Amino acid sequence: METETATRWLTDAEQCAWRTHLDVNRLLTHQLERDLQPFGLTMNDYEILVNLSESEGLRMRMSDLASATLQSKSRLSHQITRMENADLVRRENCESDRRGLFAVLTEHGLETMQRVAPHHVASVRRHFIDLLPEDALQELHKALTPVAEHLRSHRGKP
Amino acid sequence: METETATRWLTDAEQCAWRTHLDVNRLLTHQLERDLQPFGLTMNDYEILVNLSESEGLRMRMSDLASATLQSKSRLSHQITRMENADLVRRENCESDRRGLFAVLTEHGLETMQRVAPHHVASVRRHFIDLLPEDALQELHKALTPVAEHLRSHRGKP
DNA sequence: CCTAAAAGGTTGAAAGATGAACTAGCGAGG
DNA sequence: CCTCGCTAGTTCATCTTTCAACCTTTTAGG
Repeated sequence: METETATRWLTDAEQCAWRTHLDVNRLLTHQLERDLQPFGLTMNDYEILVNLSESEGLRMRMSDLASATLQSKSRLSHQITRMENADLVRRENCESDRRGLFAVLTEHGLETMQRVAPHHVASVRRHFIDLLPEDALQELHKALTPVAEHLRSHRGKP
Repeated sequence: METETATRWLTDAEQCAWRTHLDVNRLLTHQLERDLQPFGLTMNDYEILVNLSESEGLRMRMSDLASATLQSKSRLSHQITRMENADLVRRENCESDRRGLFAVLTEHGLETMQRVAPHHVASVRRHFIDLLPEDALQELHKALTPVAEHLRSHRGKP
């Protein structure tokens, strides 16, 4: 009688795939960050701008924004404070729930977003999308969707 | 005559694939980090242990380790200092080049590595590998390899 | 109603990451 | 055999992330 089950190590193929996946992520993140730097934005900033710009009234509740961007409330709070200092965003009270706050895109935030977006998209294409054959992207998406769901359902707090 | 080329925005399909990819990465990283936490290790720690344990003499030059793990020299230096305090690793001088240092796996580092590895592998399987159909993983790998190469060649310092 | 628990956010301190400036050793050209 | 530039690594200051403690408002129960 065994007290522990034998470990199912990764096969060579699995190992390669896994490491490549990890590497692509790190490298890609770095690269996108670099490409955004001349505009004085980080990926975090950008992602928040995108989320707000796609929302009605260019505003979102802090909590919703936190879970949309998969960050902790604390982290988001600091993040928004920084962006507030950069005049990209402003906080506004919520009438219907006096605990709540909205993060609202400022004029300058919107302009920044619109100015930067084309460059960022180009960057995403250059370093990722356009490097994949049309169908590979579809496959990727199909394969990754269940993983995302699994992880989403499975997670405690970010 | 146009002064700027029209932006090639992402199609819906591209957008979905891209966002899923981003999400999987973030969620997956979080999850793996969480699963490693009970053992007092971070993914960074773990990755370094792996690299060292696979090297001859259980040692690597700082620079090589830095580029193997895609970190800056500065970051690695701090990282190794922390791991040194945790007695996972020790620094050792290089005879042939007196500027150089080796990071060397300690006894305790090796034990830790061996004890934790099965759990980490299980975690990677549970949250990623085993969620993908056999061939999807191959596809993923084939698709991502050129991306990794592109990014590697393309990059300045981490 | 009144109270207790939960939800929405913020804050502060400690840990980690980043980038530039710095030290020391190597090595190639004059 | 100098010296000037390069490589290896560390350090310091600054910014970001994390975690736990903390308010305040809302909601649910009795």
